[in-house]
Amino acid sequence: MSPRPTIKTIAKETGLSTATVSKALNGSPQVRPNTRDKILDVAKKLGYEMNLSGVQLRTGKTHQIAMITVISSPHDDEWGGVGYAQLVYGVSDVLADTPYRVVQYQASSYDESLEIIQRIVANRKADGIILPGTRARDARVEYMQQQDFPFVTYGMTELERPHAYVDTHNQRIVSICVERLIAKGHRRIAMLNADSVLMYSHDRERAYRHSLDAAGLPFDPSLIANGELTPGFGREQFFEMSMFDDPPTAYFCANEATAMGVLSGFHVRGYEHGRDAVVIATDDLNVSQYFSPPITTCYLPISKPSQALGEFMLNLLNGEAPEKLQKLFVPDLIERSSDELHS
Amino acid sequence: MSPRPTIKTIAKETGLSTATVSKALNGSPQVRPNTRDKILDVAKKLGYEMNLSGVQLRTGKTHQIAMITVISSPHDDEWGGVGYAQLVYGVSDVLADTPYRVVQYQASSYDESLEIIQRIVANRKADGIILPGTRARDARVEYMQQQDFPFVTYGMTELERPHAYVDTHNQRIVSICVERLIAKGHRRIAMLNADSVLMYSHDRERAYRHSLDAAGLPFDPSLIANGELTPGFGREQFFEMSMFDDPPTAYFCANEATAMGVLSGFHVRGYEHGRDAVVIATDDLNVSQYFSPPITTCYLPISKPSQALGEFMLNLLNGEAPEKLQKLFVPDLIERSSDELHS
DNA sequence: CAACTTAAGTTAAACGTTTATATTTTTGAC
DNA sequence: GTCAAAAATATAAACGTTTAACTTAAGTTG
Repeated sequence: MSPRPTIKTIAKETGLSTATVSKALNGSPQVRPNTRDKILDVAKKLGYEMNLSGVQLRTGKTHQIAMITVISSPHDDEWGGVGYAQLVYGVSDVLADTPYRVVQYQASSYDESLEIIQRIVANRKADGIILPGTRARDARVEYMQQQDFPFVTYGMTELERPHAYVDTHNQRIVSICVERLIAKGHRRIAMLNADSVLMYSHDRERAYRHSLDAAGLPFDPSLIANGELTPGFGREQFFEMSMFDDPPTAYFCANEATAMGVLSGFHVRGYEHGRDAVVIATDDLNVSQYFSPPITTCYLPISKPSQALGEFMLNLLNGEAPEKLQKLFVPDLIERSSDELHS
Repeated sequence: MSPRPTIKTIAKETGLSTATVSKALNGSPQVRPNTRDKILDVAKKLGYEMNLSGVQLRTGKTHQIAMITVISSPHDDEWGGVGYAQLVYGVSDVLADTPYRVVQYQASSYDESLEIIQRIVANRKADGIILPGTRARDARVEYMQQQDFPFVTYGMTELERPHAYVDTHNQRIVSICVERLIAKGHRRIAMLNADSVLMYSHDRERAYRHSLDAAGLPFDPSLIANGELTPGFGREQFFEMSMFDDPPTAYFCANEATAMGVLSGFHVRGYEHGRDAVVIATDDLNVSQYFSPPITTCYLPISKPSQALGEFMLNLLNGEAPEKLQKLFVPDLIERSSDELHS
């Protein structure tokens, strides 16, 4: 087998110099259309594909997009709903027709993820970073801004300087769900929320309190639980809260996995959905329709924000301004039960 | 900010040549321990980190491990159980302390995945490939073998030439589950299985027939369904099979998502688990414990095979023989219901 | 101590690209 | 047909690394 062709091979074949070949392949206007076509023909004939390390060495472009995920090890094997794993699909789908590839970087803590990002940026190990799971004042975001490194977050921040992000419209979700529950007569609404350091968790709690205020309902902090959004978390929280003197009649869960845990708790304790309490949730997978019983959810297919992340990244690399690359997705409310308590 | 240090910087700082620096950093025995230490000291002091594209250009080593995933687009947003997404975690966990990174390659079909692999191999875009979802006579595997390219599959094949693989012990799983069901008195056992082109699906069907034979039970092809292992698939198959004149009393599902779909079907049709029929499944996430009701499963945490994939890949890159790198994981049976039909 | 071996370094070339600078060719005006 | 300007192409250096081939110094041997 012949060694893989380089621009040198093409140069030899066409009788031109490597410089001209390089320019032609990059669509430089300073090569005659005539010769450009000849070069492209030969390139195609030889099955030429550019050597990325050559390019990288010369230009610094790595053609890699780093995808950061923070995984707290103890829950390795627990289902965390969609998790961030599915996020990668949409991104690499969008990047498929480009020379860019998604590279996985894994951290076991926030601090470690900051270190990883610092190394990626300092050593130019990637051309851009995609960062899910933002905090309100996220040091990682601040660092990347300061270094003028291209990045898109999944989740907003409260930092002054704008940056590219994709997020779900958390306030909207919460007001839709909580106001629906209030309208159905619920007065004690539990909120099973993500770790409180996360921006979206914070956002949702604020919206939750706002909706209660607007309805003139008191806020009871014991009805809010923060934690890793697994089925186990949902079930435990249900076990606790259902023992209150004045237990909640509705459980608003931040994801489908937690909702499943609450329903599991219902089953264990002999609760009946719609009689003793109801569950409502956010769902990225539309999997709640298969719960027993199916529950009402705010549904946003994960592929949408995921693809937006990829598109925004490409835009950034094309030089677009980060502040123009911000998008909030509004999920659809999918009613599957009345969510009204009957006796 | 000073530009990032290279071996040249270190050479200048220590008064040695770049060649010596390079050798020292790579632990070559032809550099005196004394000078090696000096070089390493300076390297650490400068925060030196090798430039991978330089290495790659010179040696051809990309330090990238390609992870191939085939995603049939229509089911983008459906929960497919653990999917292959979680697989990446274990792999990149093992690779974290090495210079290797996991790069995502996505195909929308088997044929496309073959093309992608051919391009990766032909253009040396990665040092190794991890391929989940094997077929019995997998052309992709044959191609990589023929090209002597390092790879590990998740799933066995029926090819003559041995290769590195990790898999669950499918025959064992099936015999455990099916024989248990038979012992509990079930005679009509449905099997909701993956697409029949997949090796493990094939393996499981063979084991299923074997277990029936051994018990002297007849094989009824209409009790076997193949498809994408989503909740939707599980529910539809339940709807169909439950309408048979002689419907199954047990549903053996190839993953947790499908099992959930069947349970959802139970709920819709008013079936009661343990009275009208039972469900049993394979589960990588242990999520079945939160189903309503919790069901008996064969459980293998996905992190185990996932990490083995990463370790095998490293071994392969260290020159170990593929035929030594084969592992079958045997899941644990976790009993959560009697699985006996009561009336 | 001459002759040879070994050890520890150095030099220089190479990997595949891009790009500043230099050179050649073409074009257009007269 | 000449000449200058513009356009097209060529030359050569550089990116960071490794490694074959070479040099020099230090042992070793008889």
